[in-house]
Amino acid sequence: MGSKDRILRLKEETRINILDAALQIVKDEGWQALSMRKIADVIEYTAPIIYEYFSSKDAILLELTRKGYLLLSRELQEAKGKYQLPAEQLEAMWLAYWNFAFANKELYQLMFGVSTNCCCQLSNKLDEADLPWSLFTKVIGDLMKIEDMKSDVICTKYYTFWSIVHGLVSINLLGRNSSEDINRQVLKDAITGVINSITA
Amino acid sequence: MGSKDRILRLKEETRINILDAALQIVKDEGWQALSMRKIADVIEYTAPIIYEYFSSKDAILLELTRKGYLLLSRELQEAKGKYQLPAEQLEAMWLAYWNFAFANKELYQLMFGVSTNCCCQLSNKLDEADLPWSLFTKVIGDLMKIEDMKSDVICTKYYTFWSIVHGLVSINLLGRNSSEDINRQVLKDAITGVINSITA
DNA sequence: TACCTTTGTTTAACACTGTTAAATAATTTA
DNA sequence: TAAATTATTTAACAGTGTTAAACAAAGGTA
Repeated sequence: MGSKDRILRLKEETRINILDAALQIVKDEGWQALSMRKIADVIEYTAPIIYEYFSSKDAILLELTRKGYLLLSRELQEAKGKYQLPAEQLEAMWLAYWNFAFANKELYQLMFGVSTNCCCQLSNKLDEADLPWSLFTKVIGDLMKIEDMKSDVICTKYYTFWSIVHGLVSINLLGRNSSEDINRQVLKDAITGVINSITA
Repeated sequence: MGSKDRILRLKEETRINILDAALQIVKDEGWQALSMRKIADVIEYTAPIIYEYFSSKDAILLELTRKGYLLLSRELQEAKGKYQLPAEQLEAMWLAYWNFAFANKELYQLMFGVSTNCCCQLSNKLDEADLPWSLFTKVIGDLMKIEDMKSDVICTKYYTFWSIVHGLVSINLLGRNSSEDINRQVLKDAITGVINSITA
């Protein structure tokens, strides 16, 4: 009875097709363009068929998230394998993490909730968005005793600060609750660390 | 002709009411629950009225974003005002930033694209999500010569790494393009910095 | 082959979304 | 009071995720 197997294989194939189609649509047109009917179009079925394979749209996204984590893990492992010393391994791994994020931008957004959701493009052109930036760079300039506010050095330091604080914030907002203590610790350590690296 | 003024004042008031209603709905039911008709319900009008005040839903979000930046800026300025030394000012400001994020979670999400959008709650319960974590903590444990993988020290270091890398990644994914050079610089600096702080 | 049952697939519908045009109600102006 | 202007709503469009019912195709059994 190989026919049963053949059918199972076909079913597995359209399951994969659904996931592939979803990701392709997102890559081509962005997250907000993803719809069940569009997926159905690509796999040349009608929308309700998808519910034979996934219980909801969220289930599809969850499966893509899972694939994302597996892919990331593979690349981390591979990066680690290239070195012997832990310090070197660690650096290579974070670089691999970095590269994964940009090579698989859509998956990364899904996994870690970085949304170009609503009006993030717009808010780039928002004058008010520059206010915090100018406040910070001014003080950093004071600290470094540099006049030129747009100096690359200030910019770099600012990004270092911002990255670590924003990273910590968003990790927490997304509900990956590490303990309150650890957060405070990380925050304080990081801030004083960067400040020291400036004044030293 | 004070009646014109009165009408203008009323119009300004419903404009504010719309923004308030939107934010309240989001605070109560989350971003995904926000709809024009729901806003209309709260301000006791029908949906099309809103388009007399805002050209689109995105325009409402943009206005909220603007308010968010202004509020954040105010608090940064206030924090700065409490100290004289730049180093102290800087620390106070980043702490204010941190506090703003959690006190105004919804606004922060809007401003910086931290979405609890799709399946971020779900992905917490995803086994695969622990894979990268265990890979990293293992190496950090090696580096620190600590056996106990769940040690708080390792956890702290891991969060420090993750925060800065994730922060830098998401800032870039959201299109706040700083130059490629600066990014690489920040990334390398930060990683080696934390590694040094471990081995030292 | 003929029938019945199971499986696969589609059509139609529901309740919702943002948004717009037309119709109606209220108010101001002449 | 009548006309004109403004305020507000109703109805509609095209889209969304999702479900139930209708239909088509295949398989098994007699």
